[in-house]
Amino acid sequence: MTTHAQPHKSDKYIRVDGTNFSINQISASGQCFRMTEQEDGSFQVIANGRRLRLKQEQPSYQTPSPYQAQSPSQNQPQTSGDELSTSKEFQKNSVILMDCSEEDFQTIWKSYFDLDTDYSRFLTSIDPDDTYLRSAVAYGHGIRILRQDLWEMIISFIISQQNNIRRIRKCIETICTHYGTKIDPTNDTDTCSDSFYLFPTPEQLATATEEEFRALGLGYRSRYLVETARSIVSGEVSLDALRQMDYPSARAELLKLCGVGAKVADCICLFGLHHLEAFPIDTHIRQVLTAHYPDGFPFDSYAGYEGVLQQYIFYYDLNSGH
DNA sequence: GCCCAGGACCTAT
DNA sequence: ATAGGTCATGGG
Repeated sequence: MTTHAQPHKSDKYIRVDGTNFSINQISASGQCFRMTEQEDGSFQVIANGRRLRLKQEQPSYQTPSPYQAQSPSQNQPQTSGDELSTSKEFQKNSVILMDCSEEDFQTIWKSYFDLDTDYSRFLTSIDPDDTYLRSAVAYGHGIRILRQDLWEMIISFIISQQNNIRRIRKCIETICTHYGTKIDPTNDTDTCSDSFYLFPTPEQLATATEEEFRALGLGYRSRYLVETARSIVSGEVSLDALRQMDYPSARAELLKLCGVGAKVADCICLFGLHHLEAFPIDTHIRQVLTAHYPDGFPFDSYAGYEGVLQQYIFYYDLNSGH
């Protein structure tokens, strides 16, 4: 029973314009943890109560053999050398293939991937004299801020603290398989219909004890998870209320949760509530700010989408080696 | 063995 | 208010 290896039938896929949209970059940008690259170079993401398979068609001159097994040097930038000119070519020619219906794309995934937002206006708004920011933005031009589930972001970024991305993914997958709903795809002629697990609901996660979490390797964050699940299930903090709040109110409300400090609250606001003005400052960002912006980062120049720039910077600092 | 990873909590001042 | 110590786990 082969689970992968065969190229998917192209008639199952819908085609989507990939302007300023790189699955590779989004997957490696540290904002989502359940988007994974497959052996054949395609990706899958589990979100919105289902699994989506997708892949990106590169311009033919860059990838001569599309189905050749690519070396899993996962964070290879699509642009080589200095980016500004080549990235434009890449944007124009890129197409995303998604294995969903046109209706699911319109009602679910279009919003999830934030395809209604024009990211070119972010890219072109950068101060020409800010060479660092220009390089960062050019390097990560395919990044978008996904519209992910609020509850999943709360738990994911509590786990993220003082942790590395590989282990964050592992921890999240562990709690999904232990507490989330198992989905067995009803076989629809696809060879890739292995089962998967949804992210656990607050009620599902609240059944766990701190000892169970510790036994699963979640470490000192186990208490935070128990306390936070309890706070949400009890209604002490309301997810629906959070969704109605503006950024300052939501941030203040999130700080009531155990294990949520300033940085994690900003990540939740940015990735779970799509408050693009949230600017999470972690160890990487802090180092960049002190090294490249000794007189302060020009927040006022980018009011309303500071968080988008933060994500370009984070990805650039994490993956470019600069 | 040490240091770091998308930090936050607890306690003492 | 703010500074320092502590917290699990895994990989380099």
